[in-house]
Amino acid sequence: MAARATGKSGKQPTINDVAALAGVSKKTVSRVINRSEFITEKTRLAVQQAIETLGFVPNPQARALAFRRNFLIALLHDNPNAQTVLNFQQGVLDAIKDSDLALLVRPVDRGSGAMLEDVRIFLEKQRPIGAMLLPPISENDELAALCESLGVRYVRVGSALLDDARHCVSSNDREVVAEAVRKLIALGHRRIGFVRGPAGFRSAAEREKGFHEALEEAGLSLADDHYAPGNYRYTAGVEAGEKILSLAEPPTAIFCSNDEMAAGVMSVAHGKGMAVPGELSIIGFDDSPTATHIWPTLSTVRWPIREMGVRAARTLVADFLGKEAKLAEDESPVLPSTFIERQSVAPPPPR
Amino acid sequence: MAARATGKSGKQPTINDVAALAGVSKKTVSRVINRSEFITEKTRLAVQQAIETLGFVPNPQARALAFRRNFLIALLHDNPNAQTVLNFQQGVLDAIKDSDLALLVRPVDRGSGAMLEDVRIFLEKQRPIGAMLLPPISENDELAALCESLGVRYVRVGSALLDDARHCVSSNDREVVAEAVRKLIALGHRRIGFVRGPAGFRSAAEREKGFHEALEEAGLSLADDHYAPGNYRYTAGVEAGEKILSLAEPPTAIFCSNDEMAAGVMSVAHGKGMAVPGELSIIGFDDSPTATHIWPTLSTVRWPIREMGVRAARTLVADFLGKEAKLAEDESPVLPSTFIERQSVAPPPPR
DNA sequence: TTGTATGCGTTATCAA
DNA sequence: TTGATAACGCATACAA
Repeated sequence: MAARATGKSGKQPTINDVAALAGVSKKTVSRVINRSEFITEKTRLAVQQAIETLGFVPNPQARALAFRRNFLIALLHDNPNAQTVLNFQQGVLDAIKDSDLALLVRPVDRGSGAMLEDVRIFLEKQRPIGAMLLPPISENDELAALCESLGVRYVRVGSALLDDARHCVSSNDREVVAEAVRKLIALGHRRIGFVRGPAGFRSAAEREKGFHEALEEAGLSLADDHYAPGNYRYTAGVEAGEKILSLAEPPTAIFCSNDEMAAGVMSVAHGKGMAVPGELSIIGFDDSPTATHIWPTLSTVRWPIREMGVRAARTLVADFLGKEAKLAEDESPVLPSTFIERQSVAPPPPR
Repeated sequence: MAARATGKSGKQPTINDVAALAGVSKKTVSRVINRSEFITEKTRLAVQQAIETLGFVPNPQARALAFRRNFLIALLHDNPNAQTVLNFQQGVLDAIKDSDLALLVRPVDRGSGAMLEDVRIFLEKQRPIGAMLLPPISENDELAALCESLGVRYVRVGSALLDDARHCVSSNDREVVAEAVRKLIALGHRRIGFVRGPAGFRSAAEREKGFHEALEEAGLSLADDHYAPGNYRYTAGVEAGEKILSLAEPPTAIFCSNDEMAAGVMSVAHGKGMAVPGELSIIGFDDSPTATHIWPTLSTVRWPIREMGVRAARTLVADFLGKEAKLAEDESPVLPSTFIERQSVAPPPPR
């Protein structure tokens, strides 16, 4: 570890120390730090040199005060799925690792009427350069408008494009669900059940669309009693399973709009002595840890959530830094999900 | 929403606006904000009044610069368990909700040789008032020393007391594991297997101690081939299950040092056609979502992780604010875990 | 108990 | 292209 030279006393060196050592004004040092264009290569090098030898690191608090903006990006979420949030965080941190940005995490309560006001106060106080909105709150247009009005850049993460490309990172839920259901059909399944996500969630709607899309292509349709509503929680899966699997002629496969509900359906199947996948195939969505922890392991859709975190952060940073870190023109804001086959899917039993 | 009166122009009101309106100096306003003692109730009220009507919120960046300290608390972790981290975060946020603190999240890589240096740079830049260390990095004494030397308060979270009470929040893994194993013994189990956590983790050692404690009390001992090492991951549970359950005379119960490994053991049991809990009882640890998503549901130990988050944050805040927010004398830094009985435990099969 | 002058470390303004 | 000086919004030392 390089011995960090001290400025005057034993404190951290400041911009003044650098200026003195380099024989320039502190504004010039500031220009170097902020990559100003109007500076000769020679003075830049001299300043860089001084910065190096002093081990100078700009004080973020002072910069924040002067810039009227904190070098932070905020993650706003109200997500029931811990793994999703944490994977996303991980991606964000990958992306900002070498910048001088830090991550501020803020869970919000979409149930509370004060949510918007809470977020406003949070953003006004912390003044991050940008905010990332995870689903389901990413679907809230007022929230996006709030960020806009406060001068906080934002990126909305979702299951489909929710906004213009500059403000979006999304997956392609509809397409990949359709693909998964086509696989079931190709295996010979004709009676396929569906457990929906919560009303008002765009992801739930997208997955449902994909499901019907595949069915219709094959000239099939969803029987009323093969459908169950849900809320992305295990218990909803249990209720759905109890409803659908108690039928005289239950479906031979069920698509569940997330893994937790799929686990619920599977528990009911086990409880009823139905073999999975022998008598019942099950597909989930998320590729959460649950998908591999249950038995048999669950076929599901992997959401590229970590990559989405990287992309969201890069979008924010690109927007902030301007041309320097611009995303390539051809980088689509849609990151594809992939269907993952595991043990819970097999051909339907012979009649 | 109350119309927020503006100070001079359309900007946010500053301490100057408040001082002008209240007819006092800005230093007096500052005293009110920082709860100085030397102030008359009358002026305090006048200032409070002015703050209210202006909707004044102190600018955290300016405070940070003047205080040489950011009003943030940092969460440092390198935890494989997303749910744990997020629950802890939730607790922390509960605790700081009404303060003007915000949460900074920083995953670190304990595998990297640069971890300490990374953390140092992070803390020097962000200057949080305190840091919370989650296991396993909470067990790193150098990290604690680093915080100390940088003047950053810290709290270490663990499975047992790792430091003096001021710097600790812990559970009582040893005791509660012993309790759980005693239940197995009381049910009649005599051959009980054990799947250990990773070497070098204090939690793994504590749980192991508790396991042996209960066995010894009952005059039992752990057979060599009923033991398997592990690393807290599902795959380790699978390996352990394959080893232990392939024995001619396998144990009738297995204690796994966390839920993921328990899920792995359970999968193997299912695969071998062993009934759980009919032929094999299984106990896990963590009460993660997995515990209730698998079938049958898993008896496990609930770690009061969210409460630990609350406590950790309160400890930091108390330390920061001094007497005002002091923790009660009798608040122990040990928050008890509890054993939760679900479906995966039953008496052993008759011989 | 209150106010004045000054500092915190950086960026912005505008003239040179 | 550079530099002197004034913000940025608040806290501290010291005086009143």
